[in-house]
Amino acid sequence: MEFPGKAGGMDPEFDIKDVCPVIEVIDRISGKWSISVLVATAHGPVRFTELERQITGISRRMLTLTLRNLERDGLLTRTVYPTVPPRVEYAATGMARELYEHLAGFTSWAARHQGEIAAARTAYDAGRTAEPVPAPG
Amino acid sequence: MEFPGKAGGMDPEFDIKDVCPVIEVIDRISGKWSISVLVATAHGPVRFTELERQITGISRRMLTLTLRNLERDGLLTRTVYPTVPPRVEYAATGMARELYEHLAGFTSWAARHQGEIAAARTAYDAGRTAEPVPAPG
DNA sequence: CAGTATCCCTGCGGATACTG
DNA sequence: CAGTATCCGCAGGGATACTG
Repeated sequence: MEFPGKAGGMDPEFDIKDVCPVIEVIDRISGKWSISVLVATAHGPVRFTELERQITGISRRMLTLTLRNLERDGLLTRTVYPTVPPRVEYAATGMARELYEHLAGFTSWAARHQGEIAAARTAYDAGRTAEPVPAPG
Repeated sequence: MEFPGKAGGMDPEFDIKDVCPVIEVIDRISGKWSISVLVATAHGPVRFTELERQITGISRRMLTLTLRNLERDGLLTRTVYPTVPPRVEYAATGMARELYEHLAGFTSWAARHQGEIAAARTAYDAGRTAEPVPAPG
C-alpha cells in the first residue's frame, strides 16, 4: 500500500520508527483476500481450485495475484506436481502460521469491542444528521 | 475495504468465521495513514496541525478523513476548545490504546522475520527473471 | 487554526476469454 | 487443472484553493 517512510521525531518519548515494521505487516495482509487465503492455507496444502471454491467471491485473477504476493513474501509455498492434469498445492510457511497466531489477538480485541465500536458509529452518525438543527425557533 | 462476508465451510477443523473479526480490525487500520495517526495520538492529545507536521507526507484531506473514520469507530476523541483561533485536540481512546498494544506483537513478528522476507523476495524475483533461460546452448 | 470543497489520477479489484 | 491476458470501473488518495 506504500506507507510513509517516517514521521518526524520531536517527541523523545516514542519513536514512530519502532512501529514502522507493523506497517510492513499490514501491507502484507491488507489486500482484500490475503487473510482469507492465509487462513485457508494455514491448516495444510490446498489446491488452486479448492481455494477458489472455499473463498467465496474471489475472482481467478485476484486469487492468483494474492497467491503470488504471499509466495513472494515467503508466506506461502507453491508445490507443482508435474502430472496431467497439473496439480499445484499451496501451504502456509512457519512464518505465516506465526503471523496467523497473532491474528488471534486481534480477533479477541474485535470481539471484546465490537459492541463499543457499533455504538460509537451509531452515535457519530446520529450526531452528523441531527445536530444541524438544535433550536428550530 | 469491504471484505468478503464468508468463505465456505467444508472443513470442520476450522471455521473461517472465527477469523472474520480480524478483517474488521484490518479494515479499521488498513488505510494508508490510520496507523500513523493512531501512533501519533496514542501518547496524549495532539492538535491538528501538529499531526500534519508529525506525519510526513500526509495531505490535509487525508488527515481529516483518517481522523473522522477513527473518531467514528470510537478509536479517537475529538475535543474542540471554542477559542479563537480554534483549538482541536485528538486523543486515542482506551480501546485504541489496547489495539495499539496488539500492534507490538506484529512489530516483533516483523522484526524477527524481516530478513527472511527480504530473502524470499530476492529469491522469488531472481527466479522470475532467470528461469526462462536454463540452458543457453 | 482547523478544517471543507474540488479536481484529478492511479492502482486495486471484478469479469471473463483464452491456453499449456 | 491452473493459471495468464485483457478490459474496465471505481474508490482511495494527492494537491490545493477556499472559509468560519
